[in-house]
Amino acid sequence: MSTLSSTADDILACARSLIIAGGYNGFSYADIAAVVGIRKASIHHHFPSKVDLVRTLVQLYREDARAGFAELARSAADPREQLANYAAYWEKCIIEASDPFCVCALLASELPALPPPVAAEVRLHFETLSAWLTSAFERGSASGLFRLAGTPQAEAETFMAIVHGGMLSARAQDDPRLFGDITRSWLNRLAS
Amino acid sequence: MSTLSSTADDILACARSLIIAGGYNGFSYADIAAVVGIRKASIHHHFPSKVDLVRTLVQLYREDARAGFAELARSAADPREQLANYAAYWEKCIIEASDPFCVCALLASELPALPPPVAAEVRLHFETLSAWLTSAFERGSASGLFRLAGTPQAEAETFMAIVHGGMLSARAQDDPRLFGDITRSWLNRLAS
DNA sequence: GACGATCTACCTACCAATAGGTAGACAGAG
DNA sequence: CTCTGTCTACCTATTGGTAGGTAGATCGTC
Repeated sequence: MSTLSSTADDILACARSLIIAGGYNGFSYADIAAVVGIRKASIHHHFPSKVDLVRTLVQLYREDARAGFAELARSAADPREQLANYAAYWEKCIIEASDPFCVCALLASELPALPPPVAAEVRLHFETLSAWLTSAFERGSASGLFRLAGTPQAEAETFMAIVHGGMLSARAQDDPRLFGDITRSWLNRLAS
Repeated sequence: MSTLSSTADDILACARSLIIAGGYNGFSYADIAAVVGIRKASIHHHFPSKVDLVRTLVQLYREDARAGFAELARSAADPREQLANYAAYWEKCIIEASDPFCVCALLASELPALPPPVAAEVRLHFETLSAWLTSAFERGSASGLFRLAGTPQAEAETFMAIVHGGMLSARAQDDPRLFGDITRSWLNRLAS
């Protein structure tokens, strides 16, 4: 049970999809108002400023991501399978177009222009993601499952780049399948 | 020699660095006017609308890119070295912070919110890049230089994802070295 | 159970600043 | 004289944000 009213949830969900489409400066309170069916001013009741709104949005996103990592860890004993499940999760989001881009990846691309409170939150997501991926590669390496080309750290960074670059390619080339093709082919190479 | 006046060049250069920082909606004519030292209205003399400005910008970027690919093809006989030079070019741009992100990669991330004429131009860049990379992998594979995991097409897509994802990671983690680490480690795996 | 007090979520009606864009004057160069 | 590049001055729409008000739910207190 969330502590947020359903309207606040609606606003967040709407803002999220608008950010995924066009970034921080790609939407306005008026856009949200039109979709949610509320007046512009009412949004300020829930989120005093745009920075508040987006900071909250990213904080919740990070919470969900952390919960997702815990879920993935439970989803399989094999870290390779965990990574495959992670990629499969995004593949599904992209193919169904339900959530075709990582909010933080999109915001990160415009980091220099982001209000500092939002920028800080976005950077934290990358830390969390990098740490989780690194731990997965460490476990895979220690158990002899992976044939790593470098340190677990380096492999994690490579995989992260593949994932975010794959999202971009799928979008730019208007081919949702591309993401899965790219991530799967890379993960297949890991098998030792 | 360009057919554009030096002021037009200044405007384009300024717009470019502003786009690299914050995307299409991350800058205004007023921002450019302040930097170039000209009045807002004067920009409209050179570029009637913002769409004109950015479309022209991306067109010139694509020309430069195509010239760059030709240059890379001349830079080495070995396609692996050509790819390494391509990555090294971006590594330099990122470390020197002279041009720390690909304009088209940034614009592609906000593709759904881009004015259609700009969006079309951005997509064309991805086609060009994908085609050039594919040809490099084809040549490398045909000459027995590479040990490819998949088709040259697929390898090209993977490399492109690595490059764009690497740019994003370098930015998000505020670590310019990251880009080179990621791309180099992947290219090293190619050696057969 | 009735009373006012407070709180929540929304509203209308504003605001100053900024967005992209236009009209027309003017100075200098060919 | 004309053409290019710039200017001042202006326009309309939109931006994020505020002020003040209101209907209705919830509260403690008697």
